[in-house]
Amino acid sequence: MKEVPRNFFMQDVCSVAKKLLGCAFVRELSDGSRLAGRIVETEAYAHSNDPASHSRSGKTPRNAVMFGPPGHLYVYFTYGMHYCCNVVTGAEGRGEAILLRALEPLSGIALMAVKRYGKKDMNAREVRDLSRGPARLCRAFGIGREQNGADLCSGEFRILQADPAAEIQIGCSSRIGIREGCSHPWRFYIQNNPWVSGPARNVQA
DNA sequence: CGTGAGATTTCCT
DNA sequence: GGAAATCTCACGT
Repeated sequence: MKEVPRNFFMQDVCSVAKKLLGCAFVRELSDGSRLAGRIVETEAYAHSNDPASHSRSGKTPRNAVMFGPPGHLYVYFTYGMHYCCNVVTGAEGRGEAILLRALEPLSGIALMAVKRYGKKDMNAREVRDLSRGPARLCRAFGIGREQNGADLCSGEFRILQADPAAEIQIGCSSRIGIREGCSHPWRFYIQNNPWVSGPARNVQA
């Protein structure tokens, strides 16, 4: 698999959210170990006219990375406990990003288990929940405040292009966990993939 | 596997 | 002050 180029992130935020499905999200730790997961669920957050987006009221210290150049990680802390990880898209200054909601573990699974549960061995439920959900995948990948602003085209984090031969069926629904902006069907997921969080609601391409 | 309470930062009204 | 792009734990099935 090949890395996606910088201009991949310059496209419309919903287009990128769909194209990210099937791509691999990779972190190479400084000690040489490698964590990888297949992206199976995303949500798009637009720059304007989107009351659910963190960028809705302009730039703040927390969301500054969203307004920066595309292809970087926007990591935020929420509910007093959890981190969530986004990919910045669109031209600098727009404030668009895609929330990574779920990954299918590919490699470094034992290391993810240690980061998330503090142990190597998992029961069936722990395996299922390893990276199914935005805050869970952050824990499995060791993503926190320090990773906010990390570049996806250099350094520890990379996104590898999806295998074009692997045909996937994309479903979409309204976004999860928000009260406003529910009318936008901007949650995208790979249909019938067991690693997708939550129910498959309004199924359509 | 479903349900429901609790944890507790950041930002806006 | 109050809600938020959520999860864990406890307990019932």
